[in-house]
Amino acid sequence: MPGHRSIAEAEKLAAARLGGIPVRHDQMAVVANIYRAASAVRQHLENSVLRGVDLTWTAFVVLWVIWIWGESETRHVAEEAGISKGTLTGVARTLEGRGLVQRADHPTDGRLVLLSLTDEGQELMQRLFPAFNEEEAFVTGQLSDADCRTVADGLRRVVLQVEENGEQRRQDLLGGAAPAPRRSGRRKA
Amino acid sequence: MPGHRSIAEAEKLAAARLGGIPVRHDQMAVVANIYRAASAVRQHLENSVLRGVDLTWTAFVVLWVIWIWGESETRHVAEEAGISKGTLTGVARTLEGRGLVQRADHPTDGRLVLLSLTDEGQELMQRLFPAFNEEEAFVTGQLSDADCRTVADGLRRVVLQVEENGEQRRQDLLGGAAPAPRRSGRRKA
DNA sequence: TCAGAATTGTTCGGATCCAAATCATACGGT
DNA sequence: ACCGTATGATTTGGATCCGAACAATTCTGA
Repeated sequence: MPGHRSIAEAEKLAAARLGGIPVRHDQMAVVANIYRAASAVRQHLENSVLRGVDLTWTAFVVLWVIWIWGESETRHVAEEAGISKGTLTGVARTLEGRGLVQRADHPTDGRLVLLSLTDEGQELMQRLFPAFNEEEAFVTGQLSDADCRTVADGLRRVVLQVEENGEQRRQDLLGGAAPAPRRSGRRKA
Repeated sequence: MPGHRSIAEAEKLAAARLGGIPVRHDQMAVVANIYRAASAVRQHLENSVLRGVDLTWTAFVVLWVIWIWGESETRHVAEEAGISKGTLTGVARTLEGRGLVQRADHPTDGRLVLLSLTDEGQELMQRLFPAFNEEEAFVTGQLSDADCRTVADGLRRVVLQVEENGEQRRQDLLGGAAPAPRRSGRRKA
């Protein structure tokens, strides 16, 4: 099982292949390992605690957000869960069909939809979260509490950087030009 | 765009909701931020350098792996790219159709398929990687080189923990019972 | 030698996922 | 009241994505 073992070598190969163009090695390693860790953690949790209750990672995250924050507008749930509004519509539909989530109209604003957990959803999360948190502790088992805080803080700064300066950065890169539309996706009727 | 701002609060809410059951806060924060950072980074890169050349994140990673390692067996590419074999088949088909990747039979083992970049694929990566690396530097812009090494090292330990002990851990959790099959997926004919 | 076990890539069912288009409602100014 | 704009959620097209089933090939041992 290669992968992580070969990052240093991969960087050298990349540098050689670029013929002397400088490479930001440390920054590249952060991005590579963020994604590698995210995949590993997600896979482990899906195949341990989530599989048994037939929940995908995304479905669990959505449940978790609603569980923690209580009845919420869908746009906030999508934001917190890190998925698009359109994706949330589908996931919420699935969860609603399984009796874990219910939707309700906003009392004053007819555009909004509120999501909340059903009793069954509440019970599921109460039972599931401790097991989930246990595995979070497992995957970080090689890190001390202080290490965890350091890593989490570093990651938080990455998230902040993208959220606060990403939009500006993208505009600068594209030079004001409209971003190329996705090749896939809906077309005008 | 809340999210990161509320993690501490979310943890308190979670603890309250669990009614005194201890929560591993630091570990929870690491997992939450790993995933948040992965989403943010992926989104930024897709919407900056990748969109213009009509590549998804996964397609780029696959190209990168083949570019760095040269002609490779598909199983190794899937492993390095962090996707399943089945997914790679589809992605490789897409990239082959766009003339960026070519496949070849293994000279001695008829089961294997080798993937390599076409000339066009080579040129694309040569042009694309510097821009990609530039954005890797941007998203980590709030971290010093030393910070980057620290964070990358911590993440590497998470990956290692899952890779080296994850399988055993899952078996222990399930108590030897066969893992529940996915609800979705192919059925016996 | 040759039948069963192992390994590899592909097919396939079902669910996600994004972003553009679209539909629906609320709000602004006149 | 009315109309244009802003802001919601949903629909839709295309591409992923996983993992089980499957087909093809190689390996193993008696």
